[in-house]
Order: sequence, then structure tokens, then C-alpha cells
Amino acid sequence: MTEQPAAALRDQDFLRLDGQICFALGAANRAFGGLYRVVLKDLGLTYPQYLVMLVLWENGTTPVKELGRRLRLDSGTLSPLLKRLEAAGLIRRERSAQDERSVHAVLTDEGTALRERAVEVPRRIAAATGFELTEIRDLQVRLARLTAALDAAVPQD
Amino acid sequence: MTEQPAAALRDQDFLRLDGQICFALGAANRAFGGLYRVVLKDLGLTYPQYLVMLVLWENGTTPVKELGRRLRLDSGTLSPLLKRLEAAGLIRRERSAQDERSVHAVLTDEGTALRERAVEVPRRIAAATGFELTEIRDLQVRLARLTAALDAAVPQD
DNA sequence: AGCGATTGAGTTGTGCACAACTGAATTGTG
DNA sequence: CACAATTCAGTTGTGCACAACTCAATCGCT
Repeated sequence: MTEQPAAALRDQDFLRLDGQICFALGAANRAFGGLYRVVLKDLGLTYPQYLVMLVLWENGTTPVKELGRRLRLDSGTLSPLLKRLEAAGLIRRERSAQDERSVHAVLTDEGTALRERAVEVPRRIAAATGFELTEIRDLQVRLARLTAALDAAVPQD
Repeated sequence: MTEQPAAALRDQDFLRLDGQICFALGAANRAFGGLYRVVLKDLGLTYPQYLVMLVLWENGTTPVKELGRRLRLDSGTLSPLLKRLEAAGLIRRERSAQDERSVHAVLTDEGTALRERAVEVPRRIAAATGFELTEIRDLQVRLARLTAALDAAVPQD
């Protein structure tokens, strides 16, 4: 009923094949989620919260805008997440004096101290993958390339 | 990023490195999400709903349990999702006569007809990745291996 | 200086993911 | 046969992701 692809693959093959890369991606992503859930449990953090803390531990005080840029999250996700981190006593939110629109996330002493207990997290995760570092790197590079291609294909921003 | 011998990595390097594979994974996953959102928009489906439809198109009537097994989703996710598909007129839910605990998802005529319009989806997605099929396959295999390793590391089930 | 456009954070609403739970149907074991 | 354990779908509650919006602060242009 429509044009046939040049390759030997037919529509129904594509429909079966299709889910697979995204599905494999989603499955891996959720498997990581499950592992992080366990590992981060006694730090009292979720995985996205942990990512925010990573940025803060590395960078110190950071504007919400910058957190969003680094983590690819928008204010609709970050605002409530930061509120929860603040409620947990790990950060404070301070309006910038220079630009009253901007809000900075600032580590509290408690938030800073949590880093000590977080250092073991990456090792536990890495151990669970059973992958060599080089292989992880390779996967990263491919995924980054894939992401860039996909982003380019969606005309947003 | 800068290359570094694996042996020389310290805690803080780990803390920086750490997010990266999962982060790359999450980024790729969300990039796919964004693309699917656009492509599936005029089918009126979300990506998880599309996955359910794929299974139904391939398999016909399928118990909720089996959908969960295939898609790695639990009833907490599937129940409301299937309700929405039913509300959209694409499926019906029918309690099994053999086992009254079990519910089968059944395609309506409308749901079956939607397949015609869905066949172009995989091509559009594949085109957006710009990846060769072999490369996609390779990535799939690696991700599946990663997922299996991670699942094995989380003592659930 | 005046004022429209843009920027930044936040809110609302929808949908997914998952834990913990409920309740009904079925199965297994004594 | 009885009844405890299990299975299955569904519900509730929390948190993330994102679209669409609001509102105030700032910027840019004239």
C-alpha cells in the first residue's frame, strides 16, 4: 500500500525489530535504576537527586539554570526535586543578588558531609556491571553519538 | 574527555566518571523518548502504549501478565496504561473464563486498524539514528548484556 | 527613559515507574 | 475436603519527565 524500503526488510520485520534498540536502552536504563535504588537507599537519595548532588560536590554552589543544562532537566523537574533536597537538609536555595530571577543551589554542611558516604557508590555500581572500563567507555561514546543524532532529528529548543 | 589509565583512578575521579555511563544511557533514552513523542503524536500513543500495541499486533490477544513479562512492566504501570488504551478505543479488557484472576488485552477493530499507520514509525526512527543496522544490533547486544549483569546484581524476583 | 521581548524559576496537569498494599481466584498440601 | 500459600490485577502514594503555562526580573531597542 506504500513504497517498499530499499532493503530486504519488510514492514512487519521492522515493526518487530523496532522496539529493540529503544527497548534494550529502556531496559538497561531501568536496570540501572533498580541498582541505584538499592545502592542509594541508605543515602536517602534517588538517582536524579544523586546526579544533582554529584554536580554540587564537583562544582559547589550552582544556579538552577546550570543544573538543568548539565543534567538535561527542565525547571518542571528540578524545582520539586530541589525542594525535596532542601527539605532533606542537604541543600539551601538562595536567590542570586546579581540577578533576582536566578536561584542558586548551595550545599549545607550535611549535604557536603554526605559526599563521604557517596564515594563508594560508583565502585559498587561499576562492580555490578561486570564490564571493563574500556568497554564502558566505548558504550558511552556510542550512546553519546546516538543521542546527538537523535537530538538533531528532533527540532526542539 | 581526557584519557586516563584505569589504575590511576581515584575516588573523586570515580565520582565524576560515575554518572557517565548511566547518564549517557539516560540521555539516549530520553532522546529516544523525545523523538517517539513527536513521531507517535498523530497516532495518539505514548511510547509505552506503542510498545503494548506492538506486542498485541504481533501476538494478538495477550494476558496482562504476559505483557508485563515481555515489557518488564508491573501491574502498577500496566493497569492504568491499559485503561487509557481502552478509553482510546484501541483495546478491550476481558477477564479470562479459564482463570478469573487473569485479564486479556484484546485489540478492537480500531486498534487493529492503527497498525497500518504505525508501520512507518520504525523507519522514521531508524532514519533519525543515522546508524547502520549492524551497529544498532551490536549496541543492542551490549545493552542486553549490561542489563543482564545489572539484574543479576540486584537480588530481586 | 520607556516598553516590548526574553529569561529564569515555579506551577499545573498528564503519564510512566515502582514499592507496598488489597482482594479475589486458584493451587498445593495435609 | 480444607485451608494456607500463591498468583494475578488493581489501587495508593511517591517521584521523575515533560508540555504548557504564569509571573517577575532583566535586557534590548529606540
